Amino acid sequence: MTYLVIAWRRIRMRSPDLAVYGLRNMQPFCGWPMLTRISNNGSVPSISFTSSSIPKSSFRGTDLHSLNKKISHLIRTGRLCEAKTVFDNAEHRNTVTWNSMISGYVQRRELAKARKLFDELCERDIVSWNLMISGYISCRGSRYIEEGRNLFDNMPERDCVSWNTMISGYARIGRMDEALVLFNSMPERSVVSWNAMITGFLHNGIVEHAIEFFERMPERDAASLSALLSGLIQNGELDKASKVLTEHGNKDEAREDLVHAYNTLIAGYGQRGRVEEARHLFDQIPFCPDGGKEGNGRFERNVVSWNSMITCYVKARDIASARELFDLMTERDTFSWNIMISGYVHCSNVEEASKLFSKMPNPDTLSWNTMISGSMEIGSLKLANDFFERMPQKNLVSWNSMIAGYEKNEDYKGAVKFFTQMLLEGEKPDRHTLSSVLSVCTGLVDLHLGMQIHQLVSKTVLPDVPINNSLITMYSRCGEINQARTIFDEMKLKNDVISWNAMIGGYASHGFSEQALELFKLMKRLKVRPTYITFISVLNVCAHAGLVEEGRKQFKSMCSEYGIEPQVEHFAALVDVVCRHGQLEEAMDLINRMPCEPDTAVWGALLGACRVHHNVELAQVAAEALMRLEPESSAPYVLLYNLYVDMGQWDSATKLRTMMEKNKIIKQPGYSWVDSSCF
DNA sequence: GTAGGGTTAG
Repeated sequence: MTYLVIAWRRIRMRSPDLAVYGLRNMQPFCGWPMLTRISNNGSVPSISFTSSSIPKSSFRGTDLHSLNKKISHLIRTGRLCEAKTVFDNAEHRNTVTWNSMISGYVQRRELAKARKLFDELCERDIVSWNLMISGYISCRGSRYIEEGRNLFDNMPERDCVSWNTMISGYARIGRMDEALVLFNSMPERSVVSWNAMITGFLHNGIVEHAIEFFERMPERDAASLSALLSGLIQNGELDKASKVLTEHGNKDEAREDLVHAYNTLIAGYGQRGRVEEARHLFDQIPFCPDGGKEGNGRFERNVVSWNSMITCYVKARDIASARELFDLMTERDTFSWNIMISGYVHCSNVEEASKLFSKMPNPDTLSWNTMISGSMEIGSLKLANDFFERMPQKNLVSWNSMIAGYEKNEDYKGAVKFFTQMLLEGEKPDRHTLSSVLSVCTGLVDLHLGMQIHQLVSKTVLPDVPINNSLITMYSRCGEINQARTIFDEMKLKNDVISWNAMIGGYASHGFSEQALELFKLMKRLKVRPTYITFISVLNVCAHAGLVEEGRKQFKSMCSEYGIEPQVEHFAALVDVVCRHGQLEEAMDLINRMPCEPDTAVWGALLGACRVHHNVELAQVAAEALMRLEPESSAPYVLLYNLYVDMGQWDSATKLRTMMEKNKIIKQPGYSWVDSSCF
């Protein structure tokens, strides 16, 4: 696997930018074709270089308007490198040409490149300055905002956009005091300044100020009401949002945007599962089958209204109602199709999803990705592969879905294959990729690969809770329990039960009973609520450590204190606990009273204990049950035979051996609860 | 043809 990481490093060294954007944009780059050839197994789209097809002299003299139009079109369609080539080859440029290029880099967050152009540009206008400031603002760090502020303070003249950009910059990183100072000192405010303050307050949870500003603002535009409503909803103030809509929704000034506001609220109700109220709002919007085109200024349902309502039904798992609306729509967009397809993929009706997908006019990458994850959910790797191969444009989510799908379906080698291919094709893994690959390492019990991925994690992403959980699980499964504990101890946020389950489970499987129980106590003290998984580990620890009373106590506490319904795994552990204390009758009684069907672990625990405590009668019951559950397994025969031998019951032993031969049972080593040494 | 604030999905 070392070559995998080396490949990744090489890609990053050759072109850190292209490693991010990959083949999607097919930019010309000298190092790229070689890498593509390495990985070209037929699934990689062919590369077409457009740089050579652009005549160098195509933009001369007064044709600046066409040049600028061309560049902005290339940037809008994601072809930044092509735009740069056109820019470099142009004989004449004006400030708009430069600004467009700066804008392209700002949109991609490639600040160093944007700044280089900005510094090279002699005839800067106010837009150049505003663009560069917005570049720093969009990076949301305090270091960047200071640089943005520096430009703002030093620019020769400012317009309203400059002020608004700075205000929203402060608002986004929670520095509302500074936003307010700017707002109060700006010479002239626009409706955007007010809207920026309102969203700023709402992003920072200051609901009352947002409402106050909304009511105080001298004029409102299309965005004002929607900004307030969506912000209120994000703050969990759904009823307040509803009240605002009732109060302001009928005012003429907001009328043109009323659909927008209604749509926001419909989505808000949907998020909270309040489908009926959402439908009530939806029904209040006039429906004109011939109209509904956005921008006609009338208050009537548009495609987003339909999509939002369908989304509510999909979230509430009411696919029939969702489909009913979908079929009624006169004009659908990609979103409508995708949400309906994902609705079917989720109830797990991939067949119906496929039917819709095949009827869809222009499936986009998200549609293909939905079909991939749907196929994975029903365990069909072949179908997922088929979609993956056929899709015209793959993105990071496509790769992640394949890797996660292979991992979930326990085809770990397949997952590694896709991960390797992904790196070779220049797609940069994100935290989702790395988390899946760590689970792959756990599945393969491959510490070496796991450590390499850990290194990749350290270099590429800030480890979040799920990544740390995956690391803990990986290290503990690979036997490095101390390394797992180090990661656990270094986690600042310890409120996720999965982290605790991973660590306690790790201790449990390594037989560190004391540490497991200590951590379990600490977890409860920190008010992290244990789950049924926690109790499986805890009960197993009690069984292995022979802590009979503790085991009984924990089982009881799980049911009464935490209201967790015991599963067969808990009963298996409890039976084991009781058996280790030699109370076989009690164990048998427990098995008879179990609400679920006892499995091999339950009977295995009993049978193992029967041999230790020489209870032939119960051993026969347990062995028979095991033979029924797993007719091919030699384990119950072996154990029962050994017990007969221990007890000197030679006749029974011989009979059993004959039966075993008759049933063509072949002894297989490797059952942890079987001691076949004297067989 | 370039800059600032607002709805729906994984």
